[in-house]
Amino acid sequence: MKKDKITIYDISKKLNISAATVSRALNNNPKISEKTRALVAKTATEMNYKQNRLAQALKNGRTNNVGIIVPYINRSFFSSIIRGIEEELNPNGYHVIICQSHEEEENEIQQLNTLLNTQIDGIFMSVSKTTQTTDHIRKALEENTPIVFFDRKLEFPGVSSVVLDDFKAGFIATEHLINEGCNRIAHLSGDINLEIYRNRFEGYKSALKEYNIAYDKNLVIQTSSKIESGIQAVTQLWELENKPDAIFSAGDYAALGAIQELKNRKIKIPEDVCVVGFSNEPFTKYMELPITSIDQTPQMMGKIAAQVFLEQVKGNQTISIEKKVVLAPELFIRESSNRKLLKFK
Amino acid sequence: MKKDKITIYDISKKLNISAATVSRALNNNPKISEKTRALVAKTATEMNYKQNRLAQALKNGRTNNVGIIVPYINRSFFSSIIRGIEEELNPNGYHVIICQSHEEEENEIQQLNTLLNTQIDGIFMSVSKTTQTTDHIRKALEENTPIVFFDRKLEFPGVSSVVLDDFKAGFIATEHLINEGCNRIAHLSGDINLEIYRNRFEGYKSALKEYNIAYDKNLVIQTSSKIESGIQAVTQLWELENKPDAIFSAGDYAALGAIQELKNRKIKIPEDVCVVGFSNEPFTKYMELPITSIDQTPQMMGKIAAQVFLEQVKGNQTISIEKKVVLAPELFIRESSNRKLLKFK
DNA sequence: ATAATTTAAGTAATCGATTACATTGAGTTA
DNA sequence: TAACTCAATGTAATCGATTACTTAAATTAT
Repeated sequence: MKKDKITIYDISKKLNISAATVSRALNNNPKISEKTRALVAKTATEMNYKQNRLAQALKNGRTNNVGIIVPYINRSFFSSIIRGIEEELNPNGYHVIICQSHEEEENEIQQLNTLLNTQIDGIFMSVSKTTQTTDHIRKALEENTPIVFFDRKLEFPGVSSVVLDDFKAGFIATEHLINEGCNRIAHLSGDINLEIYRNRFEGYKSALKEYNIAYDKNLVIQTSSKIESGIQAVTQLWELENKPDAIFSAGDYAALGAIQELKNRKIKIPEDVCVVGFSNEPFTKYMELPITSIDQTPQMMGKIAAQVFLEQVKGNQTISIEKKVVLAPELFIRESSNRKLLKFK
Repeated sequence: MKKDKITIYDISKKLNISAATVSRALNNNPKISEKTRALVAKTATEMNYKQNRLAQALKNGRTNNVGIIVPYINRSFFSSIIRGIEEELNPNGYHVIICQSHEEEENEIQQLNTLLNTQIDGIFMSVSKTTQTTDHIRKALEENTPIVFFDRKLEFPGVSSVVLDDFKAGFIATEHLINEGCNRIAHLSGDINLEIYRNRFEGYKSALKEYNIAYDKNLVIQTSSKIESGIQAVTQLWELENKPDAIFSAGDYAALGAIQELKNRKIKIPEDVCVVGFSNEPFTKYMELPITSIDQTPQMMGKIAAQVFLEQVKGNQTISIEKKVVLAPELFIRESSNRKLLKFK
């Protein structure tokens, strides 16, 4: 059995005052005399009183818990975002409940419903790759539960989001390759149904155009974020007459697979082919041949998402603030695409 | 404003019965007639009734939330454990609240207190490296909050734990190096205040003894789980008269640093020196020179920790069951220590 | 000195679900 | 038919904190 917890009634009995007074004193209500407030505060500490957050939550309808839905928590990108959210919300008294969708729409719907039922004060989410419908999200919004999207967003009036400027990321990655002297740049795209991958692709095309390089659709291959997928892409690309001299992958794992296959074929990196990945996964910089990659500043993304949420709940509830934050990508140039470095060796 | 939520009173009003009856019907209380039960169930669905878990939790003292305290969530090892716990608990209606200690005792204490105050039903934790005192844990136990330790445990009567057999891990890692023909095996130890690192170290010594290799304390260097630490260790080791021909690191990051420094010194791996790491971090297998490592089956660890917890809360609360689970480590042999492989090349 | 106002605190309802105890009425037994 | 069961449901207290509304006492104003 749980040890008997101290309640405001215990304090009120001990001091011969009403529970209401105790409650008010603890909440620094100005109607309470300084003397009583101090006495209650002292007694509360002495008796080791701890406010029952359940009762409080039941009364005022706020739990100080928020939910986060991510595809997977053990991906560096997502766990860093979670860490960012947590570090911003914890000092504000919020706790974070984490759920995984495993990239399955069905799980996402179920997790969202459970969260709503658990009475969270808000939801942070990155939409699953397979999500086609939006009824579950509409339902959350109808219940007036604030949602903040990060990385993978959906468009709803009044709903805030924090995303990366994927277009720009695609642009600077491609531009960097062009600057390295490449002009047959292949693109390993992600699932084109997702906005983020579409934007990276568009950024790529835009850079080509800007530098007057003809766009060749044979150089674009849709991949999943898996190593095998990168291996297969290279296999396919190297069947072309006119082979690529660079690869810009929309994901680090596919980039890694591509590099493995290129090495397999004794193709030199970066001399023959330059490679750029996406996400700046920890492994990219640990490789013997460190991989150039786009950093999405995930921890910052989480931090900002949390700030947007706090702004929203602290402000006037009847006004809905929609805030679209777009973070700038950062290109980490490493050996897999750095030909200049070679000259110094 | 939140949309008005449907309560059992709304249902009771609609059906002209008491709220008690509605509650009982929804809970499948046998005292309720089948007819009423069915009617209530039907009406509840129609009205889109959702049980208020806060009210329920306040009444019966259980929230169906558990807390997890880990040093960092964005470490593959810990996030995989969390995933394991989650996947086991979610189907049982539990939700998981995650906190990070950042390896600071002070944070650990604070997080634990906040969790207790949040009325969680149990706590899963891996003790921070810097934790010296145990008052906070004793306090949780006094409040009868079940605790399950994983990986890094503390000894308390009645408290369960799920850990790796680190002694065995140290033993098989070292034995493997001996089998590869090494006999001056260095050990990059972790913080020796932590049981896990002591055990890995003991396993190492035990293997040396078993194979009649003299233990040389100059070959043991205490490192932190950082790359730089591994670089520094190699620098120090290579100042020795009699240099090592193998390195068993108690962490993958130190192993990675060691490998970087060895390559820097043009020392061949595994020909001249074999390297084994610990944790099987994702990057170990993606390297150009994949690193041999000990897998701690973290997801399994989380799964089992969750099972232990469920057993405990489902059983008779007045009996405390203490369960010590020790998982077997698995050695993934890769190129960094596989000399046999060379012959086939 | 008395009325008006302010201050400090108390009373009781409320949040939503659960449950010990009470009640009703149909059916059973002697 | 009176006494008794028992199934089905109702009443009201409870979990702990908050707060609208009241009240008592102290202070100020007239």
